[in-house]
Amino acid sequence: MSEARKWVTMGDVAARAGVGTITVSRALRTPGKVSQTTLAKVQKAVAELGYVLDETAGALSSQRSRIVGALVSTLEESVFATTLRGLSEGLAEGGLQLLLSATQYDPETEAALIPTLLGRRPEALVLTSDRHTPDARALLERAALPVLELWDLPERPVHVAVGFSNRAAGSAMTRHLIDTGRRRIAFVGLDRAHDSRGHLRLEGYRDCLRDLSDERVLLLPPRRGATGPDYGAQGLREVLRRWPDTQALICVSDTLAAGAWCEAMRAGLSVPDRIALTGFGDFDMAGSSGLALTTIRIDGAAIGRRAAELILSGDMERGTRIDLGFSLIRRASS
Amino acid sequence: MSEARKWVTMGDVAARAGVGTITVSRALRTPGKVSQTTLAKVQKAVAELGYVLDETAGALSSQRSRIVGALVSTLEESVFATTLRGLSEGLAEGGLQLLLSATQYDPETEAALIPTLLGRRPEALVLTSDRHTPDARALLERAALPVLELWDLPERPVHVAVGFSNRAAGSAMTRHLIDTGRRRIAFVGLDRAHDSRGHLRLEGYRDCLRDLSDERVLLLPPRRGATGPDYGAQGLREVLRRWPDTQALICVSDTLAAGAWCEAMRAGLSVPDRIALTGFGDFDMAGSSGLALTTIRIDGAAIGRRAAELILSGDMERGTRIDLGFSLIRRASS
DNA sequence: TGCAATCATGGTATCGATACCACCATCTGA
DNA sequence: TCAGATGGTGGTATCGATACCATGATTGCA
Repeated sequence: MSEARKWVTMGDVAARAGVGTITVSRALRTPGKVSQTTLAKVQKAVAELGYVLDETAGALSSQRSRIVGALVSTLEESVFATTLRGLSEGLAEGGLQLLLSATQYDPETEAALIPTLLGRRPEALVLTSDRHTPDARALLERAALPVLELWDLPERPVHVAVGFSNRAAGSAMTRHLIDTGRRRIAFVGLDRAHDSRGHLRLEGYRDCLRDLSDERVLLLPPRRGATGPDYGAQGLREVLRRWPDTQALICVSDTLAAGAWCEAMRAGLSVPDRIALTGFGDFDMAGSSGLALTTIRIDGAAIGRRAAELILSGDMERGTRIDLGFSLIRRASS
Repeated sequence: MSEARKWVTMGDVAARAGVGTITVSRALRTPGKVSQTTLAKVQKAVAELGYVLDETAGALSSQRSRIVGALVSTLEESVFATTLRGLSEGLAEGGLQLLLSATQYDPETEAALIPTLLGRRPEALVLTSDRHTPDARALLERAALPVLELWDLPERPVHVAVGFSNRAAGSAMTRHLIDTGRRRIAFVGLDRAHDSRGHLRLEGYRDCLRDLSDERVLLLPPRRGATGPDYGAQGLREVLRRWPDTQALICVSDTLAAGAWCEAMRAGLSVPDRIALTGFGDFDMAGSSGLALTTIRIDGAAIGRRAAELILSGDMERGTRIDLGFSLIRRASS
């Protein structure tokens, strides 16, 4: 691979087509502005040379990078993947590309990645991470681009937020269990310092339980190499050990709920008669062909598409928070 | 958001620090090449102005974009996510960023996306998609960059391939079932025209079964909105209807196997006594806290890291195929 | 002490495209 | 017939950084 071939330039194409470089540029960017005959000549030369327009140079001279930076918490949970699909498809219609990085749920990593994204002079920055260090926040506020925070509705967004209320979702689930006659309801989550979303769902649970019943909250310390189902299984065991008469278990995510569900099967506990289980996210396995899990569904693709629309229209009032809501899907597990 | 703030330039920083622009460039790129005092002055000015180096301009003048393009089949299956993490972490050490697009398993989409990636003049292109149109292949072969194909070992790679043999994996799983006494073994997959991987696993199954037993292959037509578990559940039902005495079912992926597993539970069929189930991918739910599924594990992160190493070292012989293998994880489902 | 080597720094050309302005040919309408 | 509008095309400056070469200051060693 060391044969250092060179990239063809617009000048090469222009020479071959017998026109000026600017005409080549127009033929490729705004084909309507050149005559049919020149357009054909240019296209022929482009095809023969295998030319691909150099966006790097284009970005510099036009001062438009046609790039949108995205910083997600992780790629390994499917929740963000649908958002990215919606976002990326929406942006593609406007000729924008996604430059992607993952923070692994660490605000320090996020703070380190933001400058690397800004270095590409993106036209907007999309974040699905929920917490920023003071430095990062300052950098975002000074930067000359729109910042969109997704999957959450922070009190004080940097610019614009598109998401839903995790707290309301936590309440809605708790309310559902109360409405179906449960009173001794536990909550299991992870004790991750920077996972504000899980904590917000917990707050929702607390809001709803107030005065009705006692709290049964279990926050598990993260362990290296452990997966969602591991925590879920462990969570169910510990909850039933500490509060044996628990009737329902709200899990902070579907993967935890799935682990709890499997653990219940193994222990011979009937779901939902002995214990009801709920999750969050409506992942594939939660469907009726799978575990039939009661859960909260977020339309991740819609969040992404909405963000793309906002970016393309440029219509962003500072401080806007767009609530796309959620839906509670009741299935056999409750 | 319409307050059109301007980006700070290196010239602004240089003026503020009282040095030349080139010195600012050196202070940021190769801090060892400037004196302590100027370095401090520059860093102070950078901090005060909130300057972020413009990589767009840098790419043009240095003829190094510091970008690697990646084209994955989908972001919505966790298998590629770990590869992307390994790749992105590895590249970050060399100061390279990932520009990502998803083909949605469609070679036409891939062909359309390749030029948009090449437009950024990436230093390498990574593909996890397995099939290219003739046009796309021609473009890749002419382009002046290394092309890495991941997750597979094509007969004739464009340049370099890093992956494993899906065919061998299909054989290994079939062999495992035979070795544990099963003879009437079925295979269920999806009838997706462009999913060469699934077909390769099926070939492996056929290789191994030859002469020993009859083939029981079910390829389900894709339906809009259907999920892996849906196909798995349907697959188990149809297989048992057509071949009631089937002893083991090899599913083309874990999500299918999970659906089959749940369907077996619902139908009261004991796994593995009445029917053994196997998957592919070792996703979270396959672990012992979850479904305890016998499956094939691929070290996706290792594939990504290896690709990153190759890119950073530049040490790529044309035609190289690197086989990172797989491991068969036996769990309770077989 | 003197000369070469090294270090720190700056000036200027350059990367490959696009913006802006200028130009020419053709067309329109009085 | 000619002024003015229009459509198609090209020349040149420019975007913001880095490469290359040149310069002056400092150091090392005989």
